Amino acid sequence: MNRIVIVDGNSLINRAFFAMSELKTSKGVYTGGALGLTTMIFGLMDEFEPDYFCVAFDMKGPTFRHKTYDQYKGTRKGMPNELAMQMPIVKAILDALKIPRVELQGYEADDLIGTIAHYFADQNIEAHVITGDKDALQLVRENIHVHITKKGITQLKEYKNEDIIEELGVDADHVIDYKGLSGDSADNIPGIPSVGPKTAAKLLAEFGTVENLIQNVEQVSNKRWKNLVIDFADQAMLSKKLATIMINVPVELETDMFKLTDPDMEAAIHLFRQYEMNGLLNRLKVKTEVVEQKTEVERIDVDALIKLIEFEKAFSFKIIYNKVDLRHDDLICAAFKVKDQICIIDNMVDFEKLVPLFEDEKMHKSGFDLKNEYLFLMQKGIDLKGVKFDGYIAAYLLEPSRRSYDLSELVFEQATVKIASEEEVLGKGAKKKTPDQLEQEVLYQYVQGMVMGIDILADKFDDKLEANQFKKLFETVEVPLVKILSDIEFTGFNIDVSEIDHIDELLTGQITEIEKEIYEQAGETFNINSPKQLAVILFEKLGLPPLKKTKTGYSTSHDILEKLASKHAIVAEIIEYRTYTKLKSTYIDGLRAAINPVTGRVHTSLNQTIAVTGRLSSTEPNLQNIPIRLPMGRKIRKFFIPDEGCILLGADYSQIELRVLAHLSKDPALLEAFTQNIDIHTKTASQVFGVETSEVTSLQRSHAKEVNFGIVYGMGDFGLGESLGITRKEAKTYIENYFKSYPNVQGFMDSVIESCKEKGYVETLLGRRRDIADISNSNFMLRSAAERTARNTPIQGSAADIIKIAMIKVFNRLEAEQLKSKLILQVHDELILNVPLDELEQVKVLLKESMESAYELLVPLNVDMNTGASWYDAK
DNA sequence: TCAACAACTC
DNA sequence: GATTAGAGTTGTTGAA
Repeated sequence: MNRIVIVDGNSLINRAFFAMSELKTSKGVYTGGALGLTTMIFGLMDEFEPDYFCVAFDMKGPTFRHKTYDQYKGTRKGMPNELAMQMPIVKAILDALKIPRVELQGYEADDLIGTIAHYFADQNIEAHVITGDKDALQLVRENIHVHITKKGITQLKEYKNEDIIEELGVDADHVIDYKGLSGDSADNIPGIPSVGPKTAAKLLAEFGTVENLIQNVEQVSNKRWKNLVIDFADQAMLSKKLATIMINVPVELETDMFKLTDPDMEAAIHLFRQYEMNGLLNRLKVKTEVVEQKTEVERIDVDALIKLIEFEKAFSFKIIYNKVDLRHDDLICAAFKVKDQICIIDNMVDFEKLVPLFEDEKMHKSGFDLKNEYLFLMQKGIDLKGVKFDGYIAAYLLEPSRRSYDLSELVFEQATVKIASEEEVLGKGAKKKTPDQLEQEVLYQYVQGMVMGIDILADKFDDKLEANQFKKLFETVEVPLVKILSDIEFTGFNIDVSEIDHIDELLTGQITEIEKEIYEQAGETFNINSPKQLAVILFEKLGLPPLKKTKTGYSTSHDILEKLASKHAIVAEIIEYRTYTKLKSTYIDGLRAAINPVTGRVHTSLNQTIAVTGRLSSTEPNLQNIPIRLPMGRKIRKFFIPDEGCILLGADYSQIELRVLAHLSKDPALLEAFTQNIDIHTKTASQVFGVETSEVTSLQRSHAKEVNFGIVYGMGDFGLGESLGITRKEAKTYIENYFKSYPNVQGFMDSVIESCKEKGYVETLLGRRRDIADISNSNFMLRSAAERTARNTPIQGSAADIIKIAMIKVFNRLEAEQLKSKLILQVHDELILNVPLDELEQVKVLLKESMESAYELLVPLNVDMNTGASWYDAK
């Protein structure tokens, strides 16, 4: 027999919420109710294995019951705000899971449940009603089963007719009469005063219904009851009416509306991740019927593979290798897929046979995270060309805020196909294996699954890139960039180790000295690196005033210490200690550890899929945060040197973000300033402070600089005041003056937010997108943060777009002009090249031209260049 | 192993 | 009325 499960959504989410009212995501969004209800629904799926499903909700606004009796549910408090905010979440989850839900203006969930239950029961489909509200017991009949939650929401009890009789003393058909007499305080249904459950049951046992009781009231033997019934006859009738669940709500019903279908995995996974519901995430994967990876694909040998590729002119591939030192990495195995044929190669002899195909631009390649492949092939002297698709990059463009882009996960989301994941095959954490420790068949299945996954992604993502107009960005910027980032990583940055040793000695001596002085002044030794221990010394032992709290204690951050510096000499020592130990641990020890023993260079990894705005990020080591601001830290840059016979050439965009802002906002004053190449900070100072440009003091200029940056980041008067050490009121005037001077900037910012509210995302010059979910959130804090993100992302992201184009231009021209100069680093608005001395003049021209012509804005792009025998000198 | 804090960059 | 600067990486501490 077919089955439908009908859930009272409001009733259950309420119970779930009170059971887990404290549950929040890391961002502070309450999720207990949504999580509880969804968990319960998963449980119901398992328990009942229904063919149909329905979750009914109440709707805001009066129902016919309120019109009948204006005090109906009059004693109820509204839903707590923390729960109300979860309603959209739970509805989104249900929609993603393709679980039908209903709500109707003017009716309660109960009425929809009654109507739907009868509709199905009449068709001989077993209806199971799940609710926490015993009112629903009146629905019990043939084919309608009612299950009431008990103790929270973890257990259900089915009430059959005999159970109802036992508990209420009346059968299902007379529950409404029972309520009519005894009332219901929860819903503020009056009933007859003084008539409780026992009396009601007794009266109904004799008279059957409220109507019958009233008609035959003279036969009531108890005089008190008789008078009550006479006095409150109307009220009893009204109460019965209120307690009656409608079974004929005017809605169009069709059985198929409630049929369960496959969930939208992508949407569901996205939601569960967004709301940090990991249990549900795992459950979803387990519950979904997966298409197991075909193990019976045809495996062909290398010669057949070559013939096939030459015919099809396209293949997908994945190379697994042992990472040694970027110069002697070992092939473990590689899989190639053309149509439905797969070839697995595990020796370099066969592998070498493919070199002409790798290097042939006309042979189109697809892969996943191809930086990996480029780095291997470069070591073998193979120049990979003709890359058309990288699933890793495609996934990033489609969803740049994802935490990770695991191939098996993406494949599962896109096609519910299960391939072996890295974690399953290699494990994780300390016990993680290297691929060469795998048994051959496990390894082959793994790599074979990967190429199959790559083809699945190529198929699915291609349409999605097209649909979102990402094709151009993908093909002309992001995919070509993969090779360039690989090349930068492969080349590396030369390091002067003796210089590191020199600075190390200096620093280590200083640190020991400062340490001693700190201990002396504190009167004891302690761990200065521990904010907790430091706070005890400063705020308890030395009695300094704690100015700011953190989650776990008192703040000892730099700006707080600065404010305390005048109160005790130890504070300045601590600031100094922090500066030096930071340099030592991160930039001396950290950098030394990152030097490749074979090349003697550092090979930073420039990651293309980390930053949501489209910027690159740099790791192992991070070369994008090498000190520059303070003289001592700046010395670190002396470690970075050109190769023998070469010089470093650095080029940075001048004010690229503010120029982008000028372009996007079309603000006349900004446009004019940049077109005429006026110093923008001086110009802003003259506007904000109302003085002639020639009269602007250096303090005014530096304040104006803060204002300019602050605008880009969406800073408020509080933040600006804080950072300039001025009052909030003054800061407010600055900002107001700024917007008066550049009137279109305000309008632009407003229009970005408006369009974000409409579309749910913002975009950059090249159409790169970022979804911003909280832009319409009712939580002030979340919404404000979202607005700042929305304002900043088009600016930061467009600047990132521009320099990416510049990198491609530079790289291609260096190659076309057969120069030995190499791009070796990008730092957001700056490119660094290693240039043989005899190429310097040519490369300077090439670099400036390429960068300045990368993208045509309404204002010119200006590039400043410097050369030097170290990064320190190239300033 | 992970969160919190602090410090460095554009 | 709230809160308070966008995007990153790394190292250290201290609790689980």
